[in-house]
Amino acid sequence: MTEGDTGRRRPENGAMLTISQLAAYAGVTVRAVRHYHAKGLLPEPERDHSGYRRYGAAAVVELIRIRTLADAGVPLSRVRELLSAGDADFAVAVGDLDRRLRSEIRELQRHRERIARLAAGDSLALPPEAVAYVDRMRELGFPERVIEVERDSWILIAAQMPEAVADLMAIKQTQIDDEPLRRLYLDIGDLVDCGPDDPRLPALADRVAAFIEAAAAQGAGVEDEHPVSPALVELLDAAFLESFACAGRLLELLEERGWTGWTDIRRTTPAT
Amino acid sequence: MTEGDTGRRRPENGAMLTISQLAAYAGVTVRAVRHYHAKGLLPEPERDHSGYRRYGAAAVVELIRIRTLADAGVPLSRVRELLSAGDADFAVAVGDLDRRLRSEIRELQRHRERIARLAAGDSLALPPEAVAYVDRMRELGFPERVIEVERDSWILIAAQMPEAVADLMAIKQTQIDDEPLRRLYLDIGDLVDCGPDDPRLPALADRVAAFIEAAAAQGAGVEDEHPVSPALVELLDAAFLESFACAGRLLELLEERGWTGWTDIRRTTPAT
DNA sequence: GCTTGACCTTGACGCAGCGTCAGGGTTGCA
DNA sequence: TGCAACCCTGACGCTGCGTCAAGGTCAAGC
Repeated sequence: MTEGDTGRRRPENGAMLTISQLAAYAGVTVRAVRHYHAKGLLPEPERDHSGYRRYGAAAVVELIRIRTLADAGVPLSRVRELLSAGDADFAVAVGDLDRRLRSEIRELQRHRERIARLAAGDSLALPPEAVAYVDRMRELGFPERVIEVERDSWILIAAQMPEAVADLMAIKQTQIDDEPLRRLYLDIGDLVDCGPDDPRLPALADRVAAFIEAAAAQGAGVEDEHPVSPALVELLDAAFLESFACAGRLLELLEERGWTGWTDIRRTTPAT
Repeated sequence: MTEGDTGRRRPENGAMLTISQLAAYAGVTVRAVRHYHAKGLLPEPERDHSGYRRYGAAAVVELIRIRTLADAGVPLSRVRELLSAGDADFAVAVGDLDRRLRSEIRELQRHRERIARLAAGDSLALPPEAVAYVDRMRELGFPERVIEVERDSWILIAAQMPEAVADLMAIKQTQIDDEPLRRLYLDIGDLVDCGPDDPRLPALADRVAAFIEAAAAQGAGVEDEHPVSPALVELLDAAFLESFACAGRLLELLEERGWTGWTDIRRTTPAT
């Protein structure tokens, strides 16, 4: 009523935009526009006689502003506040966002490093020392199944006590490079496919018992600097038992000889 | 049946893990474990007599593998394939992932840059030249409302033809620093709050017409190197009309004087 | 006047990776 | 025997839209 009303370019009719024109001007999809309406970021405009939304030029500007923030990685929930924020609040929010982005970038860079290590490693979730160890086992001719079980065990250990892996690995390395002990390990490894009634088991149990006995005499009182939690010991024992059909029988035989457990083998009747 | 069955550590019973124990060993949440079951990443284990899931040690290893990949940013949908992939496929997939991560990182870095520019700029979505221009308008004493409209216009222009903004801005800068033209602009700016019946309008229309006339005589045949699309012209005119109550009337008066349009003003009766 | 194709409308599901109730049953310890 | 701490399934929530589905509208050509 207060405006001139004969020009052909008045926004009331001719120049009003449809939603797809609006979207095109701002470089977004129609769906996004409706989404912003639903989220309350962009006010719903008037509708024309058939219910179509009709936008003025101001809506284009608003929409571009929204997109600019969204393209900058601002979550839509924050776009709302930012659009109506004063300079000071805006600066604070921007600082916030920048911190968030920096930490996300760092996160992704960590991901890249992990990916790179996955590509290098023998298998998943295995620290490099352990990779070296299983490679050594392969050189020494251990059966593949045994190597897998060993590898899995180290995955479990690495998950529970990552800082101890390097030291424990070093011990293992010396053990496996020690001639008689290696032979014992290899013979244990040969039990891969034996059943619980395998005739080799008793003799093997004898050898293991003798060895442990000797080691106990020698290293008596030597406390491990990396105590393995009972839970992990149980888990590793379980892994051993699951993996080899004859493992249960072997432990029984060892128990007859006064030893219990496997990962952390101990005397059944503790001697002072 | 084929295994020894008197030991206390057999996995069938005692050593079987509940879901929360499994989760704890692998360092994930119970919910995540169930999610992996639902996604088919981790096989559903046997249930005990009361329907509880019971896991063996092998499940811990599998779960750790899944987490390792997931922690490296591998989408769960790809984890499935990767877990069962051979070395070659695995290497390819890892290469893929690394590329994806790199591009995501670049994306976020672009976000950071944009955020930084937002913090610096006069307002959202405004290129630096335009910021300088509106600052100059402020110095010259243009009313704040007029500056806002001008700024919004440049937001629209920058969105449609970003590469042309610098050149167009340069033209505008020289115009606004030209004494008589600046005075005209300032007087137009004073119409901010006038109604369509404002008595100053006819005189202003005369001045605008005279100026355009002179400019047309001088710059006849000078083709713009950055043609502004008709759609954008219309949009900018609409923005002008929306923003000032008397804009429609001013255009009418101009039309009486033989000119039509505003952003891209032209003769109504094209003179050869 | 009728068809056709390009728009417009609302409503609803889907996506990733779980977090987080809700509403139950189980177990183990005091 | 009671209580806390587990376990179960089912379902919604979050982010930012993409993508049907099932219809109404508009402009153009016949």
